[in-house]
Amino acid sequence: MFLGQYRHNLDNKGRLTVPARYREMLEDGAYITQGFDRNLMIWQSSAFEAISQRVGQMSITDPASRLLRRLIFSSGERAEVDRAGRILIPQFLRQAAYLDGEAVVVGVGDYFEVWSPSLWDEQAAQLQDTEANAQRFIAFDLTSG
Amino acid sequence: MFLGQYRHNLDNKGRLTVPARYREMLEDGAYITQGFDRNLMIWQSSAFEAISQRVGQMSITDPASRLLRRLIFSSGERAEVDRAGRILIPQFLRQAAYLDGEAVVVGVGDYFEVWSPSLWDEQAAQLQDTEANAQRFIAFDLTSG
DNA sequence: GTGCTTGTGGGAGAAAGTGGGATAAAGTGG
DNA sequence: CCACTTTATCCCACTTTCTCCCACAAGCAC
Repeated sequence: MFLGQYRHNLDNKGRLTVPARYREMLEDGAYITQGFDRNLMIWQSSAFEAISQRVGQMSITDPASRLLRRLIFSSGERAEVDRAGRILIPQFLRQAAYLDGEAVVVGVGDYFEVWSPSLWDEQAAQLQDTEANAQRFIAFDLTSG
Repeated sequence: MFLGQYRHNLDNKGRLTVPARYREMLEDGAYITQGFDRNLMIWQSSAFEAISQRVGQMSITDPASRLLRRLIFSSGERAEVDRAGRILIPQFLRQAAYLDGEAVVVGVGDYFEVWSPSLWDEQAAQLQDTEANAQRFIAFDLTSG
């Protein structure tokens, strides 16, 4: 499970150091996709392949499923962790998430996210807003049982 | 699996460089067809043969399926990857997808698409619409579990 | 301090993308 | 059937980008 947050540099070749605690889970390689909030999502192979299989089974004659295909696959890239524990993030994905120089790495369970520091700060501010959160989460039925 | 996006030149002979990561999958040759969105679709031989078989089984008495047949087969071309990793795109297909000078190559899983840059930009803008994406995902219930 | 892990940077060689010339094949008209 | 034009194929060469590898600094444990 991916937990915690880290602030790492992105060097000028576009490489991001994966937190040491995450590396074991990426031994079989990883997939990078664009996230929904101007960020990136990084998946272990098995998790991404499960999603891609479901999308791949959709009919190509349906316009909506063609869009979904493009959303998932065109923003996706396979990546391997190099000997120094880094993954290379392609330029088009760096652009999509406004990454330059440094990045915030955030564990969110099944996958982890990569944010530009300024966009993450906005996000973090939202998370600190106790009042608003109380309202947002009210609908979720969250028990430990 | 075809992933990611690339911007490549189309030289004045109509040749398109296939992204290096895709080449291995096209070793047995490829099929090019006109897409459904003013683009081109490029298939691995085995995938196209599966599609063509399914289209071939459709009733010839149904007008819509006759149209689909014509679209798939009349626009279909077989292509081989040359030693420099390129495929030749016939002129009528270049026209059909408004290709001239440069092209955007987009991986969508089982096949990849070729777009004119301006039409792809429109498409990409749609894909960046966070609100709409949330709706699309809800409709398909695409959780990783 | 010493030894290890983690995060970071850069250089050399290999591969990718691009362009063009020469030869072969296909289509057109007399 | 032959000449001619056009299109396609093959091959080589160049430039840029990427990938692999090594090296170093900082932090932590012992």
